[in-house]
Amino acid sequence: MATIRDVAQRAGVSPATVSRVVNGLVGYSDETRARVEDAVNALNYETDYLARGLKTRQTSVIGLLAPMVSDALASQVMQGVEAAAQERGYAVMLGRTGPKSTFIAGYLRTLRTYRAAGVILISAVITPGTRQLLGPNIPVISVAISDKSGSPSVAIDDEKAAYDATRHLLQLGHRRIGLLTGDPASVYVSLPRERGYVRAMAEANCPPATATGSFFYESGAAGLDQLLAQDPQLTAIFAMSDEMGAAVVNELQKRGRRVPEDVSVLGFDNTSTAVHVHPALSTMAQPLEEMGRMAVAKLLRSRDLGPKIVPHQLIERGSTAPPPS
Amino acid sequence: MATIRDVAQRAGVSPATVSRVVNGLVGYSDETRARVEDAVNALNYETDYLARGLKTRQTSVIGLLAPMVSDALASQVMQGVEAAAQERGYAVMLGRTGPKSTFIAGYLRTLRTYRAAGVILISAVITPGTRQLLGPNIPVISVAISDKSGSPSVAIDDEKAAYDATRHLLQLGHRRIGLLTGDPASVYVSLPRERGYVRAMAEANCPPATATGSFFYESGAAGLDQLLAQDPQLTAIFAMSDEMGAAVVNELQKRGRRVPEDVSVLGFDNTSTAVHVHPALSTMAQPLEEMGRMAVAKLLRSRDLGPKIVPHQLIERGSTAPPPS
DNA sequence: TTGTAAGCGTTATCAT
DNA sequence: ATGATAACGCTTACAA
Repeated sequence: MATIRDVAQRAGVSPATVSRVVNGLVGYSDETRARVEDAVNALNYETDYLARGLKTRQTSVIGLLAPMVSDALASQVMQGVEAAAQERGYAVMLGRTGPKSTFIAGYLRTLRTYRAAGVILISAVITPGTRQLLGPNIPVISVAISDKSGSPSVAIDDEKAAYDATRHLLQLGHRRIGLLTGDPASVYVSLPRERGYVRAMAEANCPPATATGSFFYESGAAGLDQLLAQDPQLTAIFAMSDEMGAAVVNELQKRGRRVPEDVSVLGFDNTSTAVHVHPALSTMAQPLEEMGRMAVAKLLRSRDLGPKIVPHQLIERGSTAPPPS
Repeated sequence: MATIRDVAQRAGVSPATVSRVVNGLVGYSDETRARVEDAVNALNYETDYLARGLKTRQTSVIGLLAPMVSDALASQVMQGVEAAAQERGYAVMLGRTGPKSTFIAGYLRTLRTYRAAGVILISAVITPGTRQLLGPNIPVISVAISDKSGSPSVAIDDEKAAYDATRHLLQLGHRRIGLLTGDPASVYVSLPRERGYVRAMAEANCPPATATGSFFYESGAAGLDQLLAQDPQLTAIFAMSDEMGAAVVNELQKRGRRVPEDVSVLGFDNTSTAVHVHPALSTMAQPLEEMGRMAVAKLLRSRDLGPKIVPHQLIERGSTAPPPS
């Protein structure tokens, strides 16, 4: 592998000049530039990122921490992050934030010693510990979680989104609407959404009915049971994830209830899972891929701090309709 | 951030000695080691990976190239890769191999200048170009694709898996079995599977019926149409991906055919999609996460070259049954 | 416009 | 068992 010195020698200039040309700085004649470029091509020279990073104390690496690597929501955000990073010439270093926060500590340390340009947290909040581990020079941003602390973030307004979703069902004519929540440990997502639902129901003078889920498909069937036990006449179910929504659709049909003729089901997120059931799930969409893209843009624009709220949007597909009369 | 010199000074030894104890080499007394460790803790010293990499010409980074970042199959392999890498102290750099192979070229170059320890290709084959871009010192391995060139890889035997899957349907009593293929451009996956299906059908003296899909959900409905046009009496459909299998299940039910009473559906891969439909898909499973783990183990064991075939396994769920009598 | 030289933080070689 | 020293390949004052 050719080094900057090899190029310099071949072009008959100093390494400093080669560096200037390669990095597009000023201070050389056109003729010199041409000679350098020729040498670069001839030798197939490529900047050594390690050496550059060591000197400049910064690399073009973005750290990306996702809750589980295989998770429909995280995958779509990752897609956006990866695309935006690639466009800007950044590489993405992937880590997962398991239930154990020790994992994330280790990853953050690695990212710091690699002098990452910044880190993106999917569905995780920026804690003082996170900030400390990263040191003062590496910016962090969280995506898809409404952290009210004022840290940099890109997310929808979860309370409002759930409120709007519930209103949609209400406007369709439903009055007996059950809510299937996500993991209650998810304080920054599940709770605000629940508040939005409760508010909309209260405004419409409808009694709320709530069951506790986990966001995962597996929790859908039991959640439906809980809900039906509270009110067997429910005409609509609002699930806080498409996975749970899909489970409810399947389970309902298994029990001989038609969707949406007998009961409507509304999901959340608009992941690919929403279209993998029949009827396809109506859902409260988050622009996940776009959120991933925005996160890298915001992260790299060092003066763009604070939270960014992106619009949610209700997508109607086949799983919602007016209630039976 | 404390450097190795700071630690050396505080412990009253030379940087070389600190390096030795930090890296667990030999050549220091117990007493020295204790002093160094104290200093390391006191100063919160952490090795600078950039500097180390520059010197040793190797970093603990594994490159991971996936076809699309959000793709159920790739996600599960990634999960395994990430976990195994983390356990061994490696970081994972993520890239995507779009339809444009220019993407992959850029990524490979980046990986080389970061002096990656190796790279893993998901669902992509190792071409001479790949090898050349990476240089002689970085090993590559491909996962989930049966490249017959003898390059390092971890995959199932696709021909045999499809043969076994078809045999399973045959043994259930089906004779009119349609095949929904993946993208025919996928020479190393779709073709061998098709051969396996054809062989099993021929052995059983059953006429084959084939439709061309794309592996994606969206191609399932049209594929079903094609198949039914060829033989309206099909009692089983074998789809080369769970996504297409799920689409077929949904579409069949939409048309008033029961699954599995009227027609059986068999998927492929055993991704999470398989359990997101009702009835849940029976499927020919690949141990995707395990394959990801094995890929990193094999990659890092530099003398472990060549292809590794892992076992496939048929998983029966609700979408397959004997044909109607 | 161009070159010289001093690091960045580590590891490896060679002494002692 | 330990230390001095020279790289690794680059960028960046500072000179010229």
